[in-house]
Amino acid sequence: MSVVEYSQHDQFKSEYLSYSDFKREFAYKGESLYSLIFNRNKDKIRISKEKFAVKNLRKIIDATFHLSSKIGFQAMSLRDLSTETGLSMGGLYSSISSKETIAIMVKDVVALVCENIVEESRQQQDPAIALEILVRGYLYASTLMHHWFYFLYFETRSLPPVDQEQSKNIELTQVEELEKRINQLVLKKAKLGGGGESKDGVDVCHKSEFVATMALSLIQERYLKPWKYHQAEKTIDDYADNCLRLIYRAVCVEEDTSCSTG
Amino acid sequence: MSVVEYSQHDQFKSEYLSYSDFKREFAYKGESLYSLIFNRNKDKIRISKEKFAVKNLRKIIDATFHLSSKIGFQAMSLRDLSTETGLSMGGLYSSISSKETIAIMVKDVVALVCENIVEESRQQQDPAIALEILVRGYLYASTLMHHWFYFLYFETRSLPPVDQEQSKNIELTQVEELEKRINQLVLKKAKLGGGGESKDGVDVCHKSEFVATMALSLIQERYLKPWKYHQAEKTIDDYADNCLRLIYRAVCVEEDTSCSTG
DNA sequence: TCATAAAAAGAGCGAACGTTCGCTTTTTAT
DNA sequence: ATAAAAAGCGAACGTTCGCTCTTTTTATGA
Repeated sequence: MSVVEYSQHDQFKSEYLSYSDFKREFAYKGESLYSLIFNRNKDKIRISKEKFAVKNLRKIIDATFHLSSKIGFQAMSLRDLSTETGLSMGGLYSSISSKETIAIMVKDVVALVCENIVEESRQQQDPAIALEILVRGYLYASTLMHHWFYFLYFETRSLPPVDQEQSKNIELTQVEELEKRINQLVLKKAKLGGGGESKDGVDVCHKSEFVATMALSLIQERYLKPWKYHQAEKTIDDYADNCLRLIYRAVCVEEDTSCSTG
Repeated sequence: MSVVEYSQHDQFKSEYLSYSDFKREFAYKGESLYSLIFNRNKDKIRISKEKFAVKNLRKIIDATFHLSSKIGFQAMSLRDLSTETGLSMGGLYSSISSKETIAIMVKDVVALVCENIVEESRQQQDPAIALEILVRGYLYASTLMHHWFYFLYFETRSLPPVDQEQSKNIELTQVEELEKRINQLVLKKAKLGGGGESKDGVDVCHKSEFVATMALSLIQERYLKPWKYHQAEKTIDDYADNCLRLIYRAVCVEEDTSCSTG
């Protein structure tokens, strides 16, 4: 399964990673997103007809994002949710099996989206391209699914222990993958004998671990502060550019040269 | 009121900003911290003798951090809190006037600590020193009061609207202050005609706004991911160094030269 | 030492919680 | 058109919530 169709291009170009293209190819949106949720959670959903389930799941999840972004998931009662969705108490419980089911479904979707990005990145040999897929992929996906990522970050503690663990692993994998690719960039530079790596015998570059941490922080910053980026879609390409530029600067690798690899 | 005694030194030196020194001079710790909370919240506390109030407040706040870091503040019941503190329901309510009082008290302390750091920074003319006070101040303070900062970040939505607003303003002030100082650094460099600010007529430096955002993200990263930095105290000086170095690198200002100002 | 005041205790309150279940309405298939 | 199946409804359940209030215990000082 492919989030966007990077892999069919031999010569990777940045233009394929613009937000508008990513958005067009993104699979997890609209009807098909809730259809996917329905099919992955049939055992927890009493409704059997997809048509009805999809309609209700969309209502329920949207309302959950709306309410819990204001007061938190725990503080949101199912009566609040009933009012917001227009469904009765019984109606709610035909689409979910418990309140916490909602949070688990959100976690599953975010995990799936993130796994896809990592897969896409791993298919690339060139660390520069792989890194760009990771950074832009996370940024673009978390912009498109802003509420989902935001919810999971703040409501991880509302999940059962097992799911909490899985939620933390998503982030762990992200930062590990970033670090791996950044490290490859640095090693490549060292082989080519690029300048800037030492000064009085001291390495003036930042460690890959620190840079990866910084990168992920910047990515998360974007979806964690909704009041700051309410026009997020319009500026997300620039933001991604800035993130990548800063990563290269931090490890003392010139971005322009590093991208020109076969 | 002064967090650390920077201002009495004419010639500012980085060594005064080590974590161990900061820790020693830090006012908000131990008995005096809870004494401060008691005195600022007398109207909400039924107990009149400071001795008893301080003892209970410490128990209550510590237990709140412990419980709500696992399941969240909303999910933590006062009976949980009663068990964890060893106090009865009545005992709890002689030290607090409601559950949300606890969250408000935490917010007040964090706000106070942050205001102090900003004040310290504002007393400095040199933007390099002011910036260092901000970055190290936030990092060191949030390491010393890790649970407090962590709690406020995740439980802001559990606060009444007015306090929620104030909590957001803390962060807003932090990033504004950072941006102001970073911008001063860039302007100073431009005046001196320092190199690196253009390439084919294009500015290759990052905007102050972006760099300030990055800086705050890095600072918050530290206290938001406790599972990552359980040995935080031992490496916090290095982390602060890295943050500052990255800020300078991002705005294309050499750290070494920029600090040698009268 | 004992009177007095403060602190701690914990049973109890009404309200609100998540969840269930018998019933009604709508959709689907014949 | 009509019977069967599915979806939707909302009152009611038992539990737990935040909080109060009277009683008991502890600390204080003449």
